[in-house]
Parts: sequence; C-alpha cells; structure tokens
Amino acid sequence: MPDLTDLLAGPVLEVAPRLLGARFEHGGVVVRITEVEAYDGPDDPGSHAHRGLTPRNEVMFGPPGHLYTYFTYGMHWCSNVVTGPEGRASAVLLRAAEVVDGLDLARERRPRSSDRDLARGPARMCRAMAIGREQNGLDLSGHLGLEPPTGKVSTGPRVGLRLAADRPWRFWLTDDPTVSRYVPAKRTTR
DNA sequence: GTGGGGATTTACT
DNA sequence: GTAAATCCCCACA
Repeated sequence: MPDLTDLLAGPVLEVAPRLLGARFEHGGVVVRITEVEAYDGPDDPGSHAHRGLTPRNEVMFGPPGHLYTYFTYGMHWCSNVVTGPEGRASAVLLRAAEVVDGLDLARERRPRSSDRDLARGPARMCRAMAIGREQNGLDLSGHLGLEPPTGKVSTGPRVGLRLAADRPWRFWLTDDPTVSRYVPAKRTTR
C-alpha cells in the first residue's frame, strides 16, 4: 500500500489524470473528482510558480501531497494538489467534482445551486467543501483516496489562462455531467 | 506606496 | 451574451 506522497511524486502530467475519479473529503463533504488541470512548475508560463517562490505560492515548492489554495477575482478560492518531486512546484488544479456524500452541507453552502452544479467549477467545489485560506498547505493524507482508473479520459486546453492556454493539460472524465462547461473538446484517450 | 490583472461565478438584459 | 462583484498578489518605483 503505497503512501499518498509516493503516488503524487511523479511528473505532474502523469499524476493529473490519475486524480480523476479520486475521492476527496473535506468539511464533511466527499466528492469524486471529474476534471483537473496540470501546472508544471517554473517552466510553465501559466503557473503561479513561473516567477519563482513568493509568499503566496510557497506551498507549491514544498513536498507533494499537500493542498495549495489561492484567492482570485476578489471572492473565490481554488485548490490544487501539489505533485512532483519537492521543489518542482508542480500542482494539479481541481476544476470540478461530483458530490457523493455530505449533500446537505454542500447545499447549505451553495444554496441556489442544483446538485449537479454544487462542485462543478474550481471555486464552486471549494465553496461546497469549505476550503479556503486555512486549508493552504493542508496535508492530504486521509483526505484524498486515489481510485483505479475507470472510463474514458479526455484532454484539451486549459481554461481561463492568458498564457500557454494552448497546452492540452486539462483532463476530464469523458461525458461526465459534472465537468465544467467551456469544454473546448480536443481528443480522447483510452 | 501604487497600479494592473487575475487558474471565476452569478445575475441580468 | 455581457458585466459586475471585489480583494489579494506581485512587479516596479
């Protein structure tokens, strides 16, 4: 039974698709991850780590298996799983998920949302799971459970970036209804 | 110390 | 479809 850290220590492009289908628990809510995006360290112009270590992104430079949360657009939190060897500053943005337990809590936190949209989007998911500033650096042991691969995985360009948006580093479970819209579908694998 | 921009969401027309 | 909400971070002076 490998440690979570070992499972996440590989290159981010290998780890990212393996997070699809994984169980993630926080704040009394359990989700199944359906959509992710890879950010590959200093070489990636779209990454927060591109300009080197700063107070905001220091968690990315730490060991894999921790949560990197950041605040954006004046009101939203988003969360990433830090991957790769320590110091590589790679991470996987959790873009969408399906709530599979703790529905009542998730509905309370997102009152005007349909069940399908509770965690359909990176900031929506954090809201539904009560993830924010205090979860930055959280050790994911006991929170994240990888599952054996099931179903088809699609890949395509990342969303919302100005820089290097063309890299096909977004991965999602093909045809899953909780994948966020804005899907510029590209190609399917497996 | 200041200013520009952001890995988004929601409501409104 | 378009716009408003809203604040933190970072680069530069």
